[in-house]
Amino acid sequence: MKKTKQAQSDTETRATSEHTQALRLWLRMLACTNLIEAQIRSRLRTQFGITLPRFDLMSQLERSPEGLKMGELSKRMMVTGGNVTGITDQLVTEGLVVREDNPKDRRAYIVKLTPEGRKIFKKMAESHEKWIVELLGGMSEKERQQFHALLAVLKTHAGGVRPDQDR
Amino acid sequence: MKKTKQAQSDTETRATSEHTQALRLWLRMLACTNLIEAQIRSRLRTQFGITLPRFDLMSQLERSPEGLKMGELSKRMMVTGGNVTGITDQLVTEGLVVREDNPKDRRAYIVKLTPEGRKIFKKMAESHEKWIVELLGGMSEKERQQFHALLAVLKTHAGGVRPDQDR
DNA sequence: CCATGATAATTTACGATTCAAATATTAGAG
DNA sequence: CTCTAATATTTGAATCGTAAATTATCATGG
Repeated sequence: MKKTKQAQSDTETRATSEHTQALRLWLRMLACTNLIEAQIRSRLRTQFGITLPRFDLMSQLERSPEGLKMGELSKRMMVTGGNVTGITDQLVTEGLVVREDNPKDRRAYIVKLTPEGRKIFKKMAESHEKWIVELLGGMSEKERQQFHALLAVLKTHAGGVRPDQDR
Repeated sequence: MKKTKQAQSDTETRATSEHTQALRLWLRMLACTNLIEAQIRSRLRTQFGITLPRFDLMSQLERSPEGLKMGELSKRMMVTGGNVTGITDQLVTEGLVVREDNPKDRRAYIVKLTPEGRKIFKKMAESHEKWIVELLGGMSEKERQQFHALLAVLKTHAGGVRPDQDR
């Protein structure tokens, strides 16, 4: 694929170094994400007594004031339907969201934020955004733009790789 | 903090756009990581019948042939001690790792790969590395280097942010 | 109308994860 | 030596997450 001048760098060696480079890159990316995510989880818990998945679900609903079906939440949150059922149950118990019957299709509910849920979410979202700005604050504007562009490349490619099956 | 020439871009507006930029960046990063991680989990499960956490634990042990204490595993894997206990239990049941008594400190164990565990791990690691190369293959060599450097900046900063406590 | 297949959500069983509390051992001050 | 504090691990309860099976409803061809 690529030309190389060094005598040592035959296909074999190059492949290996490419491999460890990609692997290290992935491990670093994973570490960064986990680091930030752990901070967010911890702060949501100590300051608002909420978990990240519940916050995420509310966040989806806030963007869709007309409400969402369980299956739509599942797709958007990239988790299974069973999981959404559980998280929704708890938010309903806490009075932050409601399941409304859907007259068009009695198999499906419409899940919506309650007024209380919307009010509380707005407060949390404000803090959440500050935390993100703080945690990503080590990068300059330009670096963040570069980063965003690189992630777009990654997302497009990785998202296109077929699920499994192949060896 | 930064000067701006546009009349519209007062502090308020700029702050807001910086905020949503950082937020979008974070959401994209999270989505990418989850996408790749889900692929790896799925493939480890279908092709080797193992979970990602178990693979990770074995991976740590493979890098430390002399074995590791539970607490060291916990630190390196960035998970709680209780979690390590559970994952180790299962790997012990499967005969892939052993808990050895530590004569120096009877509170602590030394966890090691068994010969069988090491053999199996090597096979899995080989495939794992291929998958990573495949999934990150959308980026050029240069892009991967840039990405790695940007992650270093992020890791340093985010790792330095104090845990919680502050408003 | 009705049989069949697709779709929406839930349930069940299990693994992973966290936090907080409990247990066991070590280390150090007096 | 003994009390106390620190360290290493485990346990238990709660949440999150997946996959597979189940239930209820819809939609369509005959």
